[in-house]
Amino acid sequence: MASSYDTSANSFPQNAFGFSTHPFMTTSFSDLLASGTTDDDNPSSAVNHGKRGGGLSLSDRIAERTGSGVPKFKSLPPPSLPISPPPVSPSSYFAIPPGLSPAELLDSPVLLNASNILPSPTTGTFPAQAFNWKPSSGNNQQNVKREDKSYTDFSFQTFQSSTNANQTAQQQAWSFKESVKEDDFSSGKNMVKSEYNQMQSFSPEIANIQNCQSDYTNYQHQQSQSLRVNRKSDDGYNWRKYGQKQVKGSENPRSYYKCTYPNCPTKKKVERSLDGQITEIVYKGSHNHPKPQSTRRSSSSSSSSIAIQASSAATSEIPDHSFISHGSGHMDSAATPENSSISVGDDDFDRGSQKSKSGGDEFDEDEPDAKRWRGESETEGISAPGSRTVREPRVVVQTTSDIDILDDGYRWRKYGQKVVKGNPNPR
DNA sequence: CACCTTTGACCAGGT
DNA sequence: GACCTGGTCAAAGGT
Repeated sequence: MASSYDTSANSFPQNAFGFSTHPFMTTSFSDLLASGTTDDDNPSSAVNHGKRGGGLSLSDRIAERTGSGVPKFKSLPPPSLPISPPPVSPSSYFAIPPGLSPAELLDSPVLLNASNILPSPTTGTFPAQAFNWKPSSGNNQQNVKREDKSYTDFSFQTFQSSTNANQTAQQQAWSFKESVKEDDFSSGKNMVKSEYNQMQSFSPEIANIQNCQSDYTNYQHQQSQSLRVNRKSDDGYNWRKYGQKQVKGSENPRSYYKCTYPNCPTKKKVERSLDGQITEIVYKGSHNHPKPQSTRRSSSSSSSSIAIQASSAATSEIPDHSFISHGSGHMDSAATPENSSISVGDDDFDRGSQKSKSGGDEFDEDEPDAKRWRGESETEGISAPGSRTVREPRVVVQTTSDIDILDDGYRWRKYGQKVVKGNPNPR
């Protein structure tokens, strides 16, 4: 496992971890996010796209529309996440690098509108926390106001955001955990570490981290112990597997789960590699009930996180979104090229209140589109055989909205139209 | 006994 | 309209 992820072996010469390691980082985060429709599966190419024709980035467009710099990301993460927060989070080892602009990240569709005070579906971080959590980053918090975009810094930030999530973000936390629970934690551990090491090789700021390396090792050990005890943990909800399929184009079997809570429409798909590692998780819908307080799966969840999750779920301000987590290690969600697809619900930002009215019950069962969850993840490229190397996790917001998302910075090709039974509107 | 997983069949959307 | 594919169902078996 770890060997397949050898950072020195360049099966992905430029970007085994998305663009976090890309030596030629010349684009802004927003631009990267906006650039990735056609090449979502190709981190390198996504990176290389760079700015498109000098147009506004997605985040810029969002800012224009919403009147704020922060997209109104109405989606919620899967309301529950298996959190076994390490006494020492890996995120605490990393300082926000100088030159990192929080506004840049907040502009990203992967982060929530601060007004929602909801964890990002991708990073799981609360906006305020995402950049202020770090006690040792005081200097950096000042520095982040600079708009000086060091792309080395940016690439570092990519990694950092993922590690933040392990600390504060439920979504990210569960993804991280999900990714490693089936296997030995060593897989995830190694991945985090390998990426960490890789970062060291090019990011000057990483030097600050080195002082914490021993603590980091402790963290890994603690994480390992935690996961051994809580192997079954996932997001704290109870799931029942109702199907498994072999999906074409991927050798990984896909499992289908339903939340066992009565009338809860939430489902998830989990795709695992042959070695048991989770390569993709897709949530469909969201829970219309609080997270079970005491389940065998969430024994180590942090109580504070549970409270947040439960309230989030209970308020039903939950759009019909799903989340995809890719990869099998930690969440590197905020900045991977693949994550650009998160912005799929651009228009939804403006419709958040609308959809919220229908509550969490407005789910796939009632939607003709629900039959397929697809569209959210053209991920064969990632999980395809031969690319089995552990990749950076991916979180994608899936929307089942029928609205056209044409002004989201992506290009869409209509490939068919059909009248669907039970739906007066042609699809 | 309750709950979960497995697995082949079935259904419906997409091409 | 046939075929392919993904998603779901449900019986059987396991824990």
